[in-house]
Amino acid sequence: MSMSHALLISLLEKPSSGFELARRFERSIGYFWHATHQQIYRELGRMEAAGWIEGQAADDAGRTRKRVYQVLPAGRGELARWTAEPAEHLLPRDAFTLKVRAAAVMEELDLRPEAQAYMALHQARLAEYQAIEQRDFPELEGLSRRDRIQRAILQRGIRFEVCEIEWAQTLLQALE
Amino acid sequence: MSMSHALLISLLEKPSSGFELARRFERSIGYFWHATHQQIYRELGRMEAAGWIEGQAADDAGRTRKRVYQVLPAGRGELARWTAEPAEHLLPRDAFTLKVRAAAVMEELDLRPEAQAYMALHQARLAEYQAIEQRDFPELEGLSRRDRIQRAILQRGIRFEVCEIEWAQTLLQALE
DNA sequence: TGCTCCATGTAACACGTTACATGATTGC
DNA sequence: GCAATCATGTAACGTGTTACATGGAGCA
Repeated sequence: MSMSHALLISLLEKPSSGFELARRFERSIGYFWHATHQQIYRELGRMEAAGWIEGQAADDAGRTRKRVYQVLPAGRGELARWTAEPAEHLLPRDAFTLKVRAAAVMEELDLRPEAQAYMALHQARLAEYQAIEQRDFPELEGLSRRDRIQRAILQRGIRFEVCEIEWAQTLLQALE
Repeated sequence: MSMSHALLISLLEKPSSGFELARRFERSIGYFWHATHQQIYRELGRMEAAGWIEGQAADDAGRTRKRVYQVLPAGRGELARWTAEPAEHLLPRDAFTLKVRAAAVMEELDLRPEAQAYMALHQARLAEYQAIEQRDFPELEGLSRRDRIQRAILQRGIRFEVCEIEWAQTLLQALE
């Protein structure tokens, strides 16, 4: 599983506490990997036991239990190993397409309201991604390698939302 | 969970045994919902207990344990209920984008071989989908509602593979 | 004082994966 | 007779989800 690797990447970007990671998994990294705080704490415990990360009481901990984790060389090595490993590329499960297939086999179902909502959702996401692009990459020239890659990730989101919106229109026609 | 609904749809398309379902989940319906035979048998058992489906010894069972399941009215009702229910639309987890993000934060990683393989994979899938389209929908006129919807599902796959291929090219440029 | 947010955890359960077991049928 | 395939299942384990518990900090 890649939960641990998602956490290693987040911690390389910025050493953090479990709670801070949980918040980031609802935002940036959450765009392609989601996690609940329970999964995060469980995995942080395992990774610390494995020597991949190290946690220390945070500077601003006061009397709280707040601990900040950072990646150790073994964790960096594990991330490099995993990245080079050939992947499986299973198709993700998609409940909406399943519903469309249900509508194909059950004539009495009218999926048009759902399809409309689906299109609206992806239009909203597209707008969100485009706003991030404008904010983070106003200039296209002179980006560092890191920024070029970050921007490519964002472009993937944008491209896919456009696909979804166009497809939703095709679908709505088929549902008439 | 939608595992049970995926099975109901498959059984509406064609009453089947668990083994036949397992095979179909490696093909057609497997394009957007995968399952192992253990999940399938477990779920068939539950659905029969719930009165959604009914299993009977197959005509061609001989002395084997082969049982063919069909959907009961309660199962049809459940499928209709689920289809109309508002969905969550969580973003799917995507290990490859995670690897790209790892490459952004670890300069020493060269992800170009992986990115090349990724592009090749999606080119192969695109070819596969296009072959199915040619085979199943040679004529665009006069399709039934059911066929129009089936074709729309296929178009989604095609559209997405094109997206992936184009994106992989963007990514390869960013990785230079 | 009470409310909200920060921060970490336990417990129980559902879901998913892998390995293994069993036995009938089909074709060589 | 043997191997491959059809067909169904158990067991063990790991992952993911939900509910609940605990306590500090900041603020009105």
